[in-house]
Amino acid sequence: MADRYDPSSFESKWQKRWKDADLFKTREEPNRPKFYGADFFPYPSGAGLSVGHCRNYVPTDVLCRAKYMQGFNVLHPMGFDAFGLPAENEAIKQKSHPAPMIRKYADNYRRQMDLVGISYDWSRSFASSDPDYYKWTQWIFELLYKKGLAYRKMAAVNWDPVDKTVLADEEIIGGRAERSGALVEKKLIPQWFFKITAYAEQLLKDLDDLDWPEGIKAQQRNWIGKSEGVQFRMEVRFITPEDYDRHWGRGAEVLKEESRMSDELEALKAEVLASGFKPEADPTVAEKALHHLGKAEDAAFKADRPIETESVSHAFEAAAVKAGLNFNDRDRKLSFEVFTTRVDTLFGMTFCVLSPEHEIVDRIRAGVDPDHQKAIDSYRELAKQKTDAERTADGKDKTGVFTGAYAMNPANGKPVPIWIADYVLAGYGTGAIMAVPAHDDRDFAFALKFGLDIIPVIKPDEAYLIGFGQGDFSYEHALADYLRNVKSYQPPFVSKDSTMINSGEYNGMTYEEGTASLGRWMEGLGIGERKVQYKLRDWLISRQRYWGCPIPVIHTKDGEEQLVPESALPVDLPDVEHYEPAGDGTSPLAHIPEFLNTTDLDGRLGKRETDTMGGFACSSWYFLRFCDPHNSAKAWDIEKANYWMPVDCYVGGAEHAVMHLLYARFWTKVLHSEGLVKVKEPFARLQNQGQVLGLTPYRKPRKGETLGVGEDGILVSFEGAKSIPKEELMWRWVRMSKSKGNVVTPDEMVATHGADALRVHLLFVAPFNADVEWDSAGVASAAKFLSRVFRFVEESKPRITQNWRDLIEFEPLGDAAKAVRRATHKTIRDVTNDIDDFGFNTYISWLMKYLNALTDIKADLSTDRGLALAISEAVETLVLLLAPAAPHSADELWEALGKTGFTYEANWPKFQAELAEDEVVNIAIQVNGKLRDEFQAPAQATNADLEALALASPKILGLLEGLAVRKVIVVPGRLVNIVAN
RNA sequence: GCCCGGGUGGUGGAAUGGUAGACACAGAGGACUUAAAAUCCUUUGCCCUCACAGGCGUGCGAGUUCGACUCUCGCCCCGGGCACCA
Repeated sequence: MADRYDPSSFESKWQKRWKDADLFKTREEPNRPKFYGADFFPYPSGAGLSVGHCRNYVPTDVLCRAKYMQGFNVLHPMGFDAFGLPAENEAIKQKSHPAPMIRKYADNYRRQMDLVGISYDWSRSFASSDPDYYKWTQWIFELLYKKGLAYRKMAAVNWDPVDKTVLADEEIIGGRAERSGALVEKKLIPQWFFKITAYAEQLLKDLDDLDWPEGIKAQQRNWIGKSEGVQFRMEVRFITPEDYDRHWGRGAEVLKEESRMSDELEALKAEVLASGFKPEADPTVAEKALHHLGKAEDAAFKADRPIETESVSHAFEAAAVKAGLNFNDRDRKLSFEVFTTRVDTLFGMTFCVLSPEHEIVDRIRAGVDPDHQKAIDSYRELAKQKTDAERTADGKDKTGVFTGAYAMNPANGKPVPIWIADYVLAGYGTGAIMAVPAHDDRDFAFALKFGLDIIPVIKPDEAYLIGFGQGDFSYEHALADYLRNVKSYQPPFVSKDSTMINSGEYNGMTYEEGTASLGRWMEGLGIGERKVQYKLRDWLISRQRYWGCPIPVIHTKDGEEQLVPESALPVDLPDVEHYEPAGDGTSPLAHIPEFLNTTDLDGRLGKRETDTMGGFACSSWYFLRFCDPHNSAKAWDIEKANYWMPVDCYVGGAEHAVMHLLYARFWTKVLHSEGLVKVKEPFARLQNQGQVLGLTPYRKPRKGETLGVGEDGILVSFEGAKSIPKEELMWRWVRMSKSKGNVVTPDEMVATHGADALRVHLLFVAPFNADVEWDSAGVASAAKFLSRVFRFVEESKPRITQNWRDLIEFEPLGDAAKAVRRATHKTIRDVTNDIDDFGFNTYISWLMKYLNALTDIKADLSTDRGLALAISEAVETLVLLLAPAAPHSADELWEALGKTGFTYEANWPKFQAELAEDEVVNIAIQVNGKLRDEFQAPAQATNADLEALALASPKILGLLEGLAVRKVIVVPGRLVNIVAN
């Protein structure tokens, strides 16, 4: 064997032997625990793998190899996320068909993965575009459909004018399509959705138990966006601004309407009973109705406030509607609902806002004068023309118009003007808000711009108010300041550490008390209820594109939807020459008559659904297929899935924090509820690798040049950089990608330094989750380390005893031998822990340190038999501990040591705690916490011994002169701290 | 604005509240060599000093503690995510 690391002489040899021995074929042996390790399903790009991909695959490989050596059945699969936009776009550019192209790219990926020695079980591999696979994607679609979790509706969707398709919310960044960079437009077409919102609460709650990076969990929580609040009804009033000013304007007394209260109530009661309402028909509803009625009645008589009158009609109406009564439309007041998380600020509502798209706007429009109608029309027209991107691009500059109508604030019976403005989103909550400008930034900005009232109704606690009054601070001063300022320029006070003011009987309550009381009060009156809202929207899966999984639905003549029967699955994606997107919102499949025209279940002519599923559908269950990839009768065998699931360790980039990881969790939960898999969560543990950045040349922009998103220069080629003047050239660290021209491939690294050197470097260069600025010099230094291993093994070989294990217990060991065994077992312990903890950089450094210790031994091996045995153990241990990181080298060394088989099949070295224990330890002496001296002591020395030894140190005695020792702290095995003054 | 990460030598980075800088890279000096490469040895946080001994040091400022890179509070800076979500 060589005395240095010479990869070209053995790496491909071992790769061939592994393949011939079918070494990485998944074992399912009884008696072994299971370990499922997986990397994110990659899209095989034409650029091939970069060293950045390897930073994902190599560490997972280390973990899986170590787990196998440690006695696990290991499932370590790899497949290809082949369907989807990137593949289709690439194929269009190349004027080829995506299918053969993707096959070629996948083959190249596989070749590269083999080149760096990743231990995938290729017998389980597949691509999401294989009919054997997407048949079952369609099957799951049908399952979702049958459960009411897949549906089609007209929707204003995100339309990408470049890729000519609809995109999911998650695929849009700052109003632009993530992939094409085009400004996204709104378009109204029928679309397929998965009802992920039905699982919002579970998706949120189950995050707590996952061993995932906190950052990713936080992002998912944020995306799901749960907020708890109150939803309540506001009645519309058509009064003229003149009347409003007269009765409710600044300074005017609140109008009371108590006179009509009782009559109206009686009349309503009579009407409901006359229309055939029977309390016993539906006890729950009836009870509730009567409860509402009674409570409202009482409250109305007692409180002497107009609000109660309205509430009674609300309560009655709501109850009656719920009871299924035909309530006379004449009496139904025009009203809308708002959602708020700050019902404690209700008394501070000075206006309310509807989104321009709110359905009630038409009816409000009908009741106002022509001038206001015109204003409403032109504002809505404006809003319609604006894309989401433009709305956002306009930033915080608020726009809106007054509708001319008013709504009743249920708290004080005071009407407030109704505005429409696009800062209220149609898609969230009820699309309408109560506006409290004193305590909400957006309402505040809006009120300032349009001169609306600002009434503070909560005051900050004292801690917050300090900072207002400078000089002679007093609480009253500060509060006065705050109240003054909130009306002019100060940003509003929005904290929940507050006390209610200007709120009638609620004055003095905290946020919690006020929220609870007002919530109860509204529920009692039936005008509102406590409610939970989520930001999460349903998952849009339709794509008007060719290269995706067809949706297995037939539209009948009558406009009905039918599922394609399971026996007829898969609905094959037709093999055609032209598949470019049409650009008018229809799928290319709609222009292929042989595909489009079919017969429905009743034998009549029907048309196939022509949208395909977005790629994220395909990647939402592949980890289940890996458990049973060749099953032609079922998507998977339940027992097999239950054996392997969950994925014990899932590794990939943080860019999939919300999309893939949320969708896959959703599908798993649905499949769980169908009893198809026992786990509720697919990925028990998640790890995100850091990115690999390449040094990339840019130059300063010249006049008239526009910069790319997030860039501060114009990208130039490496060749071009040579001819650019130094002062114009800018070097930046940018994520490796084909388009940046900064990709370093594993191929070139393997060719120049070797696969194991590349692997070791990737592990060692930085913590697993940290970004790395790529420098190939590091690979050379990893190769140097491997050479030192080869040299050490080569030099030790003559002294090695094969059966050291049988002899070492009977051989008296000298200090040198004991030290070697100590190093060996400490290293076994630390390496094993670090691999489990994803501490791959320290894993390698322990091995380096271990090797340094072993090569430092000066003692004569030929005379010290115990040492020779300890070295025999050490050499073997070193090779085995190195094996997951540098498997080719390890097998080469293993063979050179006269061992048979592969290191992969050898047992992981066993840690023996008693051998790792130090006999002599270094003890530091501190005086008042400062290091002053140190000494050696036996490990078993008592605290009293250590204290005595420390106090006897001449240096310490000198330092303590003239001081009284107050206290001595002893940390066994570590230090003695003497407190003296 | 909000939510996550993170700030330690020239560089990448190590450190269960217990001797900061492990392990590397780069640098300096040396050995081997006709020479170079490769390899090996020594050295390397900063200041002061011939040296010994000191002093200062983990973004900044406080605090808790016998003792803080580590815990608490308040800031600053860098990276990422979300962003008019009521």
